[in-house]
Amino acid sequence: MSVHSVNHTNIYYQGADKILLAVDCIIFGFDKNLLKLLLFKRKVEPFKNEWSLIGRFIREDENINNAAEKVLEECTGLNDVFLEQLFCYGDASRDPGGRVVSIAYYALIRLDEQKEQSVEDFHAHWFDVNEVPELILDHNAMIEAAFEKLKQKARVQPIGFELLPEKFTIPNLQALYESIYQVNLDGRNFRKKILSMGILEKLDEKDKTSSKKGAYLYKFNQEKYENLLDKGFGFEI
Amino acid sequence: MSVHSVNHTNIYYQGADKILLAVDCIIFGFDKNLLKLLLFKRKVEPFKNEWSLIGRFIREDENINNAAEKVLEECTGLNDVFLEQLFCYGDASRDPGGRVVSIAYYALIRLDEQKEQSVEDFHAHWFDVNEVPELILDHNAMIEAAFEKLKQKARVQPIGFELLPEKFTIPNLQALYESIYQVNLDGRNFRKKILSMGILEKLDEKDKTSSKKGAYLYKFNQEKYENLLDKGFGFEI
DNA sequence: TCAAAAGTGTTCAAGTTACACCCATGT
DNA sequence: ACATGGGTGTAACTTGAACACTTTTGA
Repeated sequence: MSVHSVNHTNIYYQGADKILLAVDCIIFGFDKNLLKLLLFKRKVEPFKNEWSLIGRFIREDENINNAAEKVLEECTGLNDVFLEQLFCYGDASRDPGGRVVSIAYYALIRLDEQKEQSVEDFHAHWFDVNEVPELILDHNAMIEAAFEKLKQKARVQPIGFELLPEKFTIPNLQALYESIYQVNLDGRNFRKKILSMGILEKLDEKDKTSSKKGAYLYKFNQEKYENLLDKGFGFEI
Repeated sequence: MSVHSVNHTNIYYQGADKILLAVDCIIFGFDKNLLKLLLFKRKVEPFKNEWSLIGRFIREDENINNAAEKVLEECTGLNDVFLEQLFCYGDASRDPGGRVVSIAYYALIRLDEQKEQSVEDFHAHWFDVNEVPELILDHNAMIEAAFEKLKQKARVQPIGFELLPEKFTIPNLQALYESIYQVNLDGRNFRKKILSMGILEKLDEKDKTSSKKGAYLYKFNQEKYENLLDKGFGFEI
């Protein structure tokens, strides 16, 4: 990997310890009204073939955010998706394979856009968020933290839409929030609240995959949302 | 510094780049009803003698949290204070002195407990949060992020008390929240709300430093707070 | 006696929660 | 014709916001 390194002079900071730095990605998806996580069979020792998050070491010349974006793109084929730093895990003994500090990122992706191919290449599998297997190192803790963060953030920012296809029904959206908050919501109140914000655009199209009557499809309208933000509106659900 | 290094074998991860890792601490205090930040004159090149956060490199054998605790203790004489990881800054070019990834921590300390001595030894100064000078590297951005986080977190967790002396008055507490949220609050509503939570203990003692009449002192009651948490109570202000 | 901060209740508007029935349609 | 999920309104309650005067006491 070090063939990529820029030769930083480091004339000032000689003598300080250098440490292996990694990124690990917690990847959320939403499918068949269930919240999912993408996990991988680890390809290297130690812990080869055990379930784990996907990640790799950061190169010396690489922004940490770019490293996370590249990891995500390599394993899902997607770029330009929601990806945010979560937390930095740095206990000296967290990895018996060596002293590695890991920066965890979490991503929200649209499962319908994802390339099946990439998932298979990486021996990956989508797990229900409530059926995550035992993972290597502190990866289960990372997932816990990411899920907590998602719960908090989804309440005050319209990031739920990052997990849905461009067109979705109100019952889809409700099921998404139910699986994020792990509660049941009242259909009438939910609909009233989300529609009253004025950030959804109703289409003249119905989705009949889950009922005979069919449910109207909606789109999230980013411009309307940003206009409202400017006027001091605060998303909350 | 590397005299402290454990000789990690790293038999698995050879070939990956190693990177300098640092911690930087954003230290909040509250004095004379103003929210303050502790800043330092940098002692090393590059940027020697410019204002900066306090920080140092992480050693190979050191938990990142411990490193932050030690930095805080060295410069304030305090341990066992509120200290939490904020964010990891890792653009490849953020520091012209070398490739350094920095993990920012923010701390809330009680100014009345702080040892004056330590502050002077470190050429430190307490700045009003609205009068922060230009700092080196991305330290101004770190402070912005920490202040944002404080605003969010103070709303839903009783961390404000970490900034106040053990005994404080309701007007003190109100002034603290006013300087965190940067707004004026209604005295009656504030008092009503905070007292109705049942987490403050009224003492038979008055503080007369800021008025002739004097204001009753209160203490935060951690046990009551935890009992309420168990019952599903949510702090919010 | 007066200046300066501490302390105290009520009203109104807005938002949240709870709750039950009809609709449309494919089988 | 019936089973299935989609869609609709109202009333009770809770919460947050606005607002003015009295109390205490050191100087």
